Amino acid sequence: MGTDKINYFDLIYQVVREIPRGRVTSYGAIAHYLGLKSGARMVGYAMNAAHTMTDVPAQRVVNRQGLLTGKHHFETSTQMQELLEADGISVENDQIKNFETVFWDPEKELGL
DNA sequence: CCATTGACATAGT
DNA sequence: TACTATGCCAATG
Repeated sequence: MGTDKINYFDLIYQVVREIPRGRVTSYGAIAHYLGLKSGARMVGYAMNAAHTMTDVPAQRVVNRQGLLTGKHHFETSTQMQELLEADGISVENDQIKNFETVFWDPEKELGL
């Protein structure tokens, strides 16, 4: 199969698509779930390429602090926050409120 | 082909 | 507590 181009990116996209509405996850959580020893850098980089993907809610993926570090990569600087608020997530000063409450752990929700 | 950068995370100082 | 250094893979120039 010459199409074994499945990189970490596709795996990351599939996990991000599974994030339920009103929840968020972190780069490290996805990386750890996929077993990416590469750290969380791959996840963040995959999100950068996810711009062409409409099925990848990258706004639901934030850093370990629950901070919208990637808001700058959206159409507008507020697009990310607007999308999160539309999902029912409260955001203030680029920081997700009750981050631990809305946090979605793939290992726990999808089952390890 | 080599060097630099990037939406992170952890450990060490 | 804050800052620095390192790891990791892929994309870009």
